[in-house]
Formats: sequence, C-alpha cells, structure tokens
Amino acid sequence: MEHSYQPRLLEQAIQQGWERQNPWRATEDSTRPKYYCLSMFPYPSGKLHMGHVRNYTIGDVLARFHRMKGFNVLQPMGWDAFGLPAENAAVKNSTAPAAWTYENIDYMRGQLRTLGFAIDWSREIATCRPDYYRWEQWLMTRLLDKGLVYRKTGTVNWDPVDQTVLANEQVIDGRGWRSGALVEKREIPMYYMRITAYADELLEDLDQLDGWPEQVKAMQRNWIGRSEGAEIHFAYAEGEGSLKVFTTRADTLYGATYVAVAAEHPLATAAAQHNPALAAFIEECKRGGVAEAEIATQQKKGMDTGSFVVHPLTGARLPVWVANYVLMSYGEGAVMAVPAHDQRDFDFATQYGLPMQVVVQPADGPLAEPLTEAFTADGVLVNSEDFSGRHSPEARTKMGAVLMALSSGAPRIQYRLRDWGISRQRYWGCPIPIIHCAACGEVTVPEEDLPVVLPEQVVMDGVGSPIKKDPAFYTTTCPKCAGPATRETDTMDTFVESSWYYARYACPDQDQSMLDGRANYWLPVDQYVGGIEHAILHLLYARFFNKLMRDVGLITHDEPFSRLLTQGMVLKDGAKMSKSKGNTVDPQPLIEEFGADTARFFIIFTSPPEQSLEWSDSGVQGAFRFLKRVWTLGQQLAAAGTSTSNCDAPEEQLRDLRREVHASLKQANYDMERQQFNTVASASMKILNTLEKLHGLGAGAITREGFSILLRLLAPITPHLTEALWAQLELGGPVYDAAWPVADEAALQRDQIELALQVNGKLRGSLAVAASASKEDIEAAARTHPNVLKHLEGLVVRKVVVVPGRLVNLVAN
RNA sequence: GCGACUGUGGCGAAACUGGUAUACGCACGAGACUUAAAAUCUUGCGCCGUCAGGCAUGCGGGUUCGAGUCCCGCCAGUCGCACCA
Repeated sequence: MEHSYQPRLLEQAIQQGWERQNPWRATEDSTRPKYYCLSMFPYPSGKLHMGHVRNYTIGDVLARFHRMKGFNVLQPMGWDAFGLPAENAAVKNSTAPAAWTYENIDYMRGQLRTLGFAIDWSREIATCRPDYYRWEQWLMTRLLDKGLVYRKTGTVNWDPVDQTVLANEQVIDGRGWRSGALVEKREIPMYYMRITAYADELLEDLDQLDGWPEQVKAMQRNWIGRSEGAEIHFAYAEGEGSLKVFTTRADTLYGATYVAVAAEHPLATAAAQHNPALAAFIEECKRGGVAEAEIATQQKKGMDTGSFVVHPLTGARLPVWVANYVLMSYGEGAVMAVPAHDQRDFDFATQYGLPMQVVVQPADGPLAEPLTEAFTADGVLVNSEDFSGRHSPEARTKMGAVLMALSSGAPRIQYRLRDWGISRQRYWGCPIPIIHCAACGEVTVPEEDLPVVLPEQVVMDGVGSPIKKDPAFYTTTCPKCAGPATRETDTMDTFVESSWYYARYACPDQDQSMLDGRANYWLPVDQYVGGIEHAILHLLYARFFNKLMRDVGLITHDEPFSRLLTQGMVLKDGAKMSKSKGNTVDPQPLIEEFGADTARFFIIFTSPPEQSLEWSDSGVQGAFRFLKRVWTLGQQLAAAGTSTSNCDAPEEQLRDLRREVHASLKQANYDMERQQFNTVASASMKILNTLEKLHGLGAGAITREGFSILLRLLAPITPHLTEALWAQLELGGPVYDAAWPVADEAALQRDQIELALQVNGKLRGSLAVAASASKEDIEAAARTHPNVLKHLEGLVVRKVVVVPGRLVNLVAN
C-alpha cells in the first residue's frame, strides 16, 4: 500500500524535527571554510509577497547547497523595521507604528518558518529595537566627531497645504498625494554623511568585486560619475568676486557665449531682488518636485538676469542666464555655455536666439555652418588665440595650466555622487543623537546616554511627527553646560539601518560594542541575494558603511559582499505584481494547498534567478505533479527494498540510461556553480524520467543509485520531500548533511558518437562514428554519405571543418 | 532626459567557450483506465509544403566554413535616478 503525497502533514513533521535539532544554528569554526549567505531582509509590510518567497528560496538553495559541500554556513534573517508605510498604516488604522510593525514581524516570521528556510533564528534582528539602533547612534556620534557628518541645507518636496515634507513617491504628477496641492521645493537644514570623501575608494574597489554582476558595477561607476575637468572662474562684470563653473570641456572655453546658473544659485537670487520678472521665473522653477527624472524631462526654460561676467581669457562680457536645466546639486550650480559643442546648450541657445561660436573642428574638415546640431566630439581648435591648431585633449591640459597661472581656475576632479542627506522629518525612524543647546550649539549625545530611545506609545494624526510635538522627548539638558536644551527631532533615513545589518548578524547579542571579533570571522558576506532595484543606493551605502566601520577599527575587510546575485521581479500577466493592478498572488493559500516544496520548486524551475519570473498557476500544478511522481517512485523503491545487484550493467540499454543520469548530474553541477538553478530543476526532471524507465526495466541498483542522486540534487530546492524520502529509503543521516553528488566519469564513457553532417553549413544528415575516430576517418565517411553526395553534385570540396564530437562541415562550390 | 538590462514556439524557457535551435515544463490534440469526472499513464506538437525541401531566435546590416551567441545601427519593453524599501 502506497502512501500518497500529503505535503502539509509531511512538511510540518519535517519542520518539527528541524526545530528539535536546530541544525541551522551557526557557530564559528576554524576547521571548515565558512559560507555566509545573506538575503536582503524584508520590510515588515504585513505579509510575505512572491518577491520575498523568490528571494529567500534562492538564498536557501545556495545555503543548503554549500552545507552539503562541506561549508560552515550562516544564513540569518531580520527586519528592516523602520519606514514610512508604518506611519501610513498608523494614521489609517489608529494604531501605533511600533505595534503594527511588531505584529507584522510575528506573522511574517511564521510564514518564513512554513517555507522551511534553513535560517539561524537565534540571530534575528529588528532595526527598530533600541539594542540595534543604539549602535548606529553610537557610530553617528563618532562620525560627527570625525567631521564625516555635518549640517547644511538641502532641498525637499514641500506640500504647502499639509505643511509637510513629502517623499518622492508621495509626489504624483507634481502634486501632494493627500492634499493634491502643487508641490514646491524648499530648503531646510539637514544632516549629511560625507560619502564623497570615499568616492574614489568606492569607485576603485569595484574592480575587486569579481563576484558582482558587471551591470551593477557599471551602474555604480556611472552613479559615482568621476569626471576630470577644470574649474573656471568668470569674474563678475560689476562688483567683487567671480562665478565658478565646472567643465569637462575646457578646450571649448573660447566658444562660451553665455553662462547659465541654477534657479537656486546666489547670483540668481541677487539678480532677482530688483527684477520682478526674474523673481517670478525663479519661483516657477521652484515649483515641482526634487526628483531628478522630473527635472531632466521638463521643458528647458531660461531667463536673462541682466548681469554679466567676464571671460577669463578674452575679457568679453558674457550674459548670465538662469536655466532650469542647470542642477544646483552638481558641480557649482553653474555652467559655461558653449552652444556649438554641447547639445543642451545648443538647444537652449537656439530657443533663445543666443550666439554660437565654433571653436573645435573635426579632423576631416570644417563644419557646415549654420550648425544643425552641436559638434560634441574632440577635434582641432580654431578661433582660440594661442590654442588654435591644438587637439582637444592637449588643449584641455594646457588650458588648466594657463587658468591656474592667471588664478582664474584649475584642473579639478568632479563627482556626480553627492553627500548623503540622512535627515528625515518623520517619526518612525532612528533618532539622530544630537542635542541643540543655545550656548554650546550642536552637541553629540555622550556614549553613556545612548540610546536615544524613540517613544513607541504614540498617536499618529497624520500631521507631523509625534516626537516633534512631545516635550517629554525633545526637552533635555545640554551634556556640556547642563543648561536647558532640545533634542534633534529628525530621524535617520532607513537606508542607514540597512547599511550595516549584515555585520550585526555576526554578533547580535553583543551589548558592549557595535561589533566584536565574530564579525571578522563571518565577514565579508560570501553571497548576497536581493532585488536588482537595490543595485545602486542600498548597495553603495552598505559598501560605504563597511568602510566607515573599518576606519573606526571595528572590522578589517574593505568590502561587505563578495558575491552578489540580483534576482529578477515576479510578474503576473507580464506586469509587476501590485495591489493597484490587482494581479497579486498571495503565497499563503498556495503553500496551504500544494506545500512549500511545490512553491519553491516552481519558483526555481520557472526562470533563471536573475531574470523576471512570470507567474503561472498551471506551472505550479506542473511542479506539484513532478513532486508527486518523485514521491510515488520513492514509495515503490522503499517497498522494493535494497537491491542485491550492482550498477555495472551488462546490457547496453541500461548502460545508456545510467549514462543519461550521470550526464544530467554533471550538467546540473555545472549549472549549480554558475547559479542557473532553473536548469538544475530541469535536470532533476530528466533524471526522474530516466529513473522511471529504469524502474520499469527492473534495474534495481541503478534506479536506487539514481534516486539517491536525485534526492540530493533536489534537497536544496525541496528540502521537506527529500528529507522524508531519504529517511524512508534509509540512505543514512539527514539529507541536508549528505555529501553533494558527483557524476561517475566511468559511466559517462561512450564507444560511438553521432556527428552532425553539414554541406556549406546546412544540416544534411548525421554520422555515427567510433569515439576514437580520426579526422581523416570522419572526413572519408562524410564524403561517402548518400545525402552528402547528392548535395555535393557538381561542386568541388574546398575545405573540411571537423569539430570533434560535434560535426563535420564540407565547404564546396 | 540620463544610466543599466532584456527580446527564441500558443506560454515559461534551454542551447556553458560561435558548432545538430526549441532540452525541461505549461497549454493543447489523440488514445488508455473509469458508469462518469478528477487523478494517473501512453503518444503527438515551431511555421510553410503532397514529397524533395524551404523558412524561423524583435527589425536592418556586417564578420565567419558556420551567428540565438560577436560587431554596427534601429525598434519595443523592464529596472534605477538620491525622501518607497
């Protein structure tokens, strides 16, 4: 009597066994290579979505695979628990963000356990707990002392109706999401982290990240955006001082016909004081949000300020324009405009009838004027006094030297990367450990007073942050002078918590310091798994924090993540799953109906990890069908008992089938190493197809051998099913500790091989030859093949290409 | 707008370094078992053509004996753009 496959009961029983033995608990062990496998921790939004299931399944496959390969594996889990959605939910449901968050964590933890991940839960972290965030406050005070955190004004989205700062996602088509009011830009004081001080190192160390996808490294390089150029000073025509611009094209300096500044530039502000039209235009530029995509796609507009600056070499008076395409946040917030050699300047100059001057000609002859577009390539200089006749790169170098001699500029390296603004005017975040004292100014909270605890029993009314209205929180005394003082009421960007959690997992119970020696054992993370959407910000900030922690002496390595796997999105009907589109699939009912193993297998099988995954209910059925077949064959083998025969089958048919099993295993091992898990799942399906044939032929030992391979191959993907069958077949120990299978090379040997036969690259037949056949033998056999002879009729063979083991191609004309 | 990526049957996809395109599944067709259905099993399945054969990897070129794979130019879609996480 066969038992049917009942995943719910089976999985619960297996999980209870794991909870008793706790095999995922990791401890430092110098005798084995360590493998720290980390998946990006979730925001506790309420319940798991398919993206989480996919992310953690991929991580779990890697963790379990490496355990079977003999590594000392750590796979932790935690909660990125601060953030905006908790505040929104609190306003909507009249609950406190903390209570909502803890409830979600409890529910989602239960879901993760149901999925059977090999997680060391003793290391669980929630970033909203004071025992976690106190250490980030501690680090912040160190960084303030080192000058790596500083205060300046920054631009935010301001909702004039709700009187509140909006996140970019809360700005929809230039309007506040609740009030519908037109959003304005507003300057407020904020704290910044000096990530630009590490720009060069963040850029250069990308080269040592061999285990990262090239595309992610390329995105980070572009984001950092190092460019070599020059700073050029244009003296004000009236009054003292000069306007600084940065350019990578100093060679085009003689072609500058005007300069343009951002609306927020001091020069624009000054000029607007006695020019109402200009003031109105600047106000217009300040409308709209701060998102770069919005700014970059808006129509280019500008206005003459009426002021002039002086060209540092020619002495010409150049008009100063305000232009909305100039970004205050990049360089000096001002550009020299060279319409003939910069497309944006060309478009702007064309629109406003500003002059153009060609100063660079292409090597192959002069440009046809008037220009129809800017000539932006390097070339030979003209109309540039002493510089005429020089090539662009040479001219750039010389220009830097000449400007320096005139004190009108200097060569300079500029980054696109800006310092990281970490202040948020929100409640549900880590308090910034600073006290403002009328007498002493800005004072960091002393170490013994940390953590600055965020009160959790609050009422969210949707208007402003509770701690900004709570004297019990913000009223304090100055640590320096003991006089009355107020606490900073802004909280930190939640990217701060996620920038160092990977290190804290090594020693989550440490209450005397941020990290201890265990961090140097486990770090760097050997494999990091997460969504491609984090390719730039999170991963750059985490790399930055690693270097900060290194430089305060907490850890020794330079980079946090040795290998990175960026998993694709989960789609339904070709679109990202989202509540608004109504195309979500809840993992919970799926697991209840088919079990975690089916969900895991479907996710692994359906797409390679880095690509998007198209959800398919019938695909889930297919996965379930496959696991049922594995179960059924397992029951039959268990009933048959151990075979007395051996695997050295004399019959050719059995030898061929056994070869198929080992060939699939060999391919699967290759695919496992290159993290192409979908074809590992395919290979396991092929092996099952073959094993069913072998079982039908009564080949007991070969089938049993193949089945033990199949169970181990599937163990990382479907751990419950394989654990149960492994025990039932008495294969020894738990399958999670079984040795990873390796193909038997002897089984892969073959005497005869099939070659493809081509004439002029077209397939004309196939040829069976001895595996040992020489090129000459193969060519001779190919020339006598009837279909080949037919296609060679009237032609002379000019060349024969033999690709060993693959094909023979006769080239004839 | 800028940066990065993706595009192969009706669908998800495979083809590792250029070497027999469509493995493995899904859906669908036919059959078996069944009173029936579900489940399960067997079998067929890129397109055109009666065959011979021809045409097919988003579109247009190129390199090569040979291109899904390499190069150039387009088109479409996806992700990121600094306060969503």
